[in-house]
Amino acid sequence: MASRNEAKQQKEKTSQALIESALELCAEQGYASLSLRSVARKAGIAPTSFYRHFREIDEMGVAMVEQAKEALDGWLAQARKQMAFSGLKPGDGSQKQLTAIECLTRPFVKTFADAYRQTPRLLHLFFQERTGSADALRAAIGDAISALIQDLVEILKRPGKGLPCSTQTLGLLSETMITLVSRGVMERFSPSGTPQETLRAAANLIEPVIQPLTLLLLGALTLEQTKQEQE
Amino acid sequence: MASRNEAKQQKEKTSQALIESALELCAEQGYASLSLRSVARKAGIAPTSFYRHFREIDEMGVAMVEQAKEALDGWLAQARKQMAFSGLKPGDGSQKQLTAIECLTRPFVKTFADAYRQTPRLLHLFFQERTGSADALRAAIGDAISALIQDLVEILKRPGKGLPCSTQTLGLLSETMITLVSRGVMERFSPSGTPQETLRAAANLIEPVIQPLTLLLLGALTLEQTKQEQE
DNA sequence: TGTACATCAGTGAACGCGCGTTCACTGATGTAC
DNA sequence: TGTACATCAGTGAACGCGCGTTCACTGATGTAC
Repeated sequence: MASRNEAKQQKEKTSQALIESALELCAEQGYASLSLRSVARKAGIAPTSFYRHFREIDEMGVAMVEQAKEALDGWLAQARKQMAFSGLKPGDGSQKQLTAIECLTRPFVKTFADAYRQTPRLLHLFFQERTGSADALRAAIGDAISALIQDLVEILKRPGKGLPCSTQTLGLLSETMITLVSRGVMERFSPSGTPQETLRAAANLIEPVIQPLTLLLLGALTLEQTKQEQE
Repeated sequence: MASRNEAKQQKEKTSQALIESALELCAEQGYASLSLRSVARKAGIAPTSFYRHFREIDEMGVAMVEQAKEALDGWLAQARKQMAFSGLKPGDGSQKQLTAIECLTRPFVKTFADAYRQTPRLLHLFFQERTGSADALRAAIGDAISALIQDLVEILKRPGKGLPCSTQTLGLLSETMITLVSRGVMERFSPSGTPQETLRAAANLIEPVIQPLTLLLLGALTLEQTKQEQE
């Protein structure tokens, strides 16, 4: 029975080797150029052995998307712990608003950069294929992003820590916030990036992504105040 | 001599047929899956004839990017005519600010939707391959986007019609505005879209894209006021 | 404890196919004189 | 006007290659009795 488990673990190890080989090849040539044979070759197994793990290349692709989803869930779990918008009294100056906004945006972007540092190629694949040509992947990614946006809405809704905006506005904000952080990653991804280049890319991502997020949230707050004035 | 020109026109026609065939195939399977033979086949010429027009597939790709660039230049030329931020007096209510912002965002997004309606597949290719794996394309697209952002900064700088923000902020705004409109396109693109589906997609793009742009610009104005208060 | 059978990750040979590229050729058109 | 030559878009045969997939096989491990 113990050996049975060992066998299963061995299989899992090979599957993961296939996925990691595929990630390397994706970074170089893109997902659409993956071939079953090249992935197997890089993983050190015979082409035919690929079929012991996945029925076709896109099944592996979907498995990769699932791993990306896990990484992103971990990201939001971390972000949730750190993001907190300390409420404002009406009449608080704009400077106070900016400080309060930064307590949301900075942890949000910082923890995202942490996640990117850990699995850069996985996240690049995830966002690149969001609008790619592989139907199965696009569908899986679309579902995952919808879930992420919903999770982010819940974070921004938390009483005492969230933003004083309508649910509808929070949905718009969440979607745009995800768009802007993912854009930050795509812009800086280097296909041949060494680990230390990736570290630098992740660090360099933070401030430039915080800036548009700040304007976005400041705009949302200003709009909310306008609504209240009208009432 | 007349016939000489006719011959050149004929060649140009075939080149364009290759590009249009390639655009169809791109929409279905993505740029990375293009093959010289499939493009030639769809255009109705022999595979070897492809070489009379382009040295390799990526040279055609770069030509496609150049056409996309022309379409986008046309877009900003139109947008420039219509965008105008009617200046605000200090103390003007937020509602007036929103109205003024809309005079920038609506023409900006509306003319973009017009451009998308005319060449949806070209623009989808342009933004998809912005972070794709073909080096030559990524480089050409990167240059084109930098130029677009600069053009947009100039539009937003125009005295009497632009935004009262620092050049640095205008750069950030321009970049983010391009990111958000392109995201709108990528989200709604349908590979197999009939012409009328494309019309609907272009129309459906306008309001949802205006919303985040509004928050962004409102945030920028609010920030600018904060700076002035501090002086 | 020993023996017969089942499971299953990994293998290597073989297949037919579409690919990029080369080559020498055709035939229409333009140019020189 | 006529004749010889140049240009060049388009062609079809041929090449070697990597691909996805099938098949029957191996050998290690687990299970039944």
